[in-house]
Amino acid sequence: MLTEERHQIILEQLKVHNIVKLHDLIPLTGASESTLRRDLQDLENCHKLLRIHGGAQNVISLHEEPALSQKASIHLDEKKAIGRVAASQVRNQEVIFLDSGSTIQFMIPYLIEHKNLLVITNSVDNASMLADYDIETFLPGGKLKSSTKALVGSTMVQTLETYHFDKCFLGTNGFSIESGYTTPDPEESSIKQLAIKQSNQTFILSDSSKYCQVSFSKFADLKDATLITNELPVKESVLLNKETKVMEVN
Amino acid sequence: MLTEERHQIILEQLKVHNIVKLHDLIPLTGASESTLRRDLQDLENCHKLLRIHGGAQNVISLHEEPALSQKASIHLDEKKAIGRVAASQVRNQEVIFLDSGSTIQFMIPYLIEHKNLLVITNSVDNASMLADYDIETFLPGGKLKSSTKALVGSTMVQTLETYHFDKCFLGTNGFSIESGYTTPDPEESSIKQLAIKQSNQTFILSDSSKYCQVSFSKFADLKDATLITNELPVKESVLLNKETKVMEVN
DNA sequence: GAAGTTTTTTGAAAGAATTTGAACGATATT
DNA sequence: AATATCGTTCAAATTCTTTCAAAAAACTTC
Repeated sequence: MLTEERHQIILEQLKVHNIVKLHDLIPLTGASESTLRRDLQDLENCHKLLRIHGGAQNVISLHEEPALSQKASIHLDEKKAIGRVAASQVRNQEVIFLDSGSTIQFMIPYLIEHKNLLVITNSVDNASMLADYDIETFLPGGKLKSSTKALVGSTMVQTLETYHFDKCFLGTNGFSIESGYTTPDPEESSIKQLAIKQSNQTFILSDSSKYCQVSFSKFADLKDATLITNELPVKESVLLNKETKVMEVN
Repeated sequence: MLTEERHQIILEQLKVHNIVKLHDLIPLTGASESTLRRDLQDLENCHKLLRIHGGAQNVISLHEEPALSQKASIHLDEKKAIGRVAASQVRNQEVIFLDSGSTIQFMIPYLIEHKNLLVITNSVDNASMLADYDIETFLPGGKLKSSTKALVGSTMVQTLETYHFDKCFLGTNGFSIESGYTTPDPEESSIKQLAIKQSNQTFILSDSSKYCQVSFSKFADLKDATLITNELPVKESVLLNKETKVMEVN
């Protein structure tokens, strides 16, 4: 059995069981304990799995989103800068859609500079913050998704279809040249797609850590939106620029 | 069984039951008492749960205290007691409407005991808390009122007209024999009226400090609802009882 | 193409580190 | 006071890392 074959078996087991014991791999591969330990180490080095005592664990499945609180605390300064630039794209009297997502939230403090704004959002957290800043806000109805505190579902879709936005601002869980913009939850994905359709202009906010990340459900091509992000690796930036509008934040 | 597997089982049980007894975990995992104690300790150290005597509990108490502003914290124990009694009126599988208002919020922690609940609320703050407790929640659309973070307006009215609730739980700014239940904002008042109309049963939660307070807009007569409150002055209580159902909380 | 050499991969062994279950006194609950 | 639960300690069992030599593969040289 080749090394590659064993690696494949291990990853396959992980896909199915989320956790795999080292001793269970011995009969499955016919290899010795030592060899399998080395395999696990190799796979951990390229972030394909996480070793735990007695075996290995999936690094994080595509469907599982990290909890909002953990996600929110990292990349704080970048997000503030991105939020400031995004807010600067808004004009007085406009109607804008704000997606759920921690990065979007950083726009809100900068929005008070604009007068007579009307904000539509599907995020309960955003709504609460918008109320604190006394910005006129409307929530379309929907089912509350507890993990992200976003509203989703058919009611939301039906409502959005009757609206039209000057601009919409969306978050993303990943973007890449091949796969475009992606997010784990198909339901949230279709809300994003609809928001884009109903908007004159689309902005997607993302810190550069999301680059080359691919999640389950694609909601837009790179060319469909203006990406607002902090600096990307130089050569990648060139590549991206052929496909889409990018605003880099310093 | 690996440590990580046990941890997953424990957290899964907590998601479902919100409380888990240590002894129930022994057959579920096949591990010894000692091992499970260590597991609970580990999980508590990374804030995944809260240990309690005999087992563990979901960690969510964070939101209970700080969400409330100055005046909200005065009658804290009363409100908790009122919330507990109100929640005890709910049955499994019911559809209930929760109003905005700080007293209502105290119901939410006690709602986790009920299974397959569907909660409709017009309060963004309630929604956020309900999501934390992983209770199925639906928000009708509406304009966000920044002072109370409640949703109001014609969209809300239209949506509510198509719903029907087993029970609704409302807050009030004042109640008296002559004027019934009153609140300052006519828009919120009409939402409350509609919620009552669409419900089989109406409960109004109020600490006794609201007695004899009269606000601008009346939304119900005393006889239209069951009042859940802490103890009233005795003679008043007698008077009230002729008009309406009162549940006193001690 | 064969024999020899180097490199890589493999399995086994030894000692270190971790995990586990049981015991026991301390603490909390009734 | 009686019962149940808790934290601590300790020895046994399991797993991990490191090391080393044998086997396999790749590469040289003739």
